[in-house]
Amino acid sequence: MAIPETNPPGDAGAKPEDDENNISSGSTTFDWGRGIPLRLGKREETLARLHLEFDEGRPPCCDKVGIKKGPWTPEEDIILVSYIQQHGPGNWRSVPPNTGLLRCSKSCRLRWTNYLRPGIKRGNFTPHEEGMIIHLQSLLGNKWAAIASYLPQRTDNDIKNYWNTHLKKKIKKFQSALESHRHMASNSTTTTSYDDNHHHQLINKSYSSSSTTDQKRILINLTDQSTLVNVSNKFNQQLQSTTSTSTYASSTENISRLLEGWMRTSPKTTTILNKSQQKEKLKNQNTNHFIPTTTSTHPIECKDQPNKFEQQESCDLISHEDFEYSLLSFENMSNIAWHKSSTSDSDLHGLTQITNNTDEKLRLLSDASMQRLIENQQQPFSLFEKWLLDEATDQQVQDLIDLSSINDHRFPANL
DNA sequence: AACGGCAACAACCGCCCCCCA
DNA sequence: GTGGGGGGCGGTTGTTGCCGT
Repeated sequence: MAIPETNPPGDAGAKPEDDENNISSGSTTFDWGRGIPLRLGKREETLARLHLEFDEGRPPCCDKVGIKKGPWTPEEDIILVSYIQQHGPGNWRSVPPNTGLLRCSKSCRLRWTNYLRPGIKRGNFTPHEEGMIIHLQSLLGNKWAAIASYLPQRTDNDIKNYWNTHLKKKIKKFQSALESHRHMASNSTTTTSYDDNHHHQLINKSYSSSSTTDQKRILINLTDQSTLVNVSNKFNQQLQSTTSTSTYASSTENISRLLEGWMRTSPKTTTILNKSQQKEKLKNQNTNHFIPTTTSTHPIECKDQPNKFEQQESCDLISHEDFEYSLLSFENMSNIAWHKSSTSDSDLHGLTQITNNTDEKLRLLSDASMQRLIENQQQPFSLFEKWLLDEATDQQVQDLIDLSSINDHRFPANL
């Protein structure tokens, strides 16, 4: 059970397991495993009363005076979830005064978005997810929300933290090891430093600095960088196998489970749309029962009955099948992205003929990525890019995938 | 057992953009 | 056209637990 993550660190005594999945909240018993209380208990009433007292001459919501900070308590979570269950997410400014929570509206929104909303997967990242993050980060940079849109069950905050605490170090170690290896192989090799913000820029840099005299050296660098980038092949393969074997079982067992049946994250809307696209999509989907969101990190409410989330067939919690569909969509969108582009199949054929070396492919990859970022923002990889990525050897790909298994034996910290 | 360093992560802060009046 | 408010996003901080000494 992942509920403990909703508890503040060090608040072990409040863990639901300690009370057989039940947390007593005033007169309302909170069943962490099955349901959610809709009535406010004594504690909530007290909070509301306190808030009313505080409300006299109350400064703006996010004014620091009187605003509680720090970890959220289970009781606060209950209040927030109960309120959102009744009124739906959004209009966050009205949440604190209406619930009695002594939190600023932004804090409420973040708590909901990052931890309480349904469909959030928590816990360890799979190698597949790691691969996706590494690759997407290489293409998008630190656009965590955009990256999160490709991982429907992960939040941008989660991905960001995981990147900062795990992946960045792993990649740094990996690159250090590569550089060390290269240094041993050739003393004349120029090293490049890893820029966690845009290692795709290194590709551009390497390319732009390419000259006939430096071609060999640059090719070495590009090959190393391609190792980072070429993870896409591997995770695309994994993606295929994942979708066919239904192994992507959600471990979402946090408080959002309690809201099962009233919300969903449409896998069909995981592609980030620009504002005009969103509007258009809203128009088109007005006949449907839910509103698409800009990113998967944001909840979708039933449009026809915004205040009644439960037992909505069309608004149920994202299912495993939905998520698998989203992964399939990832592949499909790749095709769409390609076909949408102005480049035709014949163009691809022509490119295939003119680009048979790695650095040229990577240059095109970089160009294609940047072009797509400019034009399409967060479109997934096109077939073109996947083709470009095909250059890496299996060993290179495997090396990168094995980043997750890097340990200190292989890459001592003092490298 | 006590202490210090470090890792992990939840949450906050501040900037920015978009929408609407 | 413009200013204010709401909300989104990325960077950073604070807290806690773990681990080694």
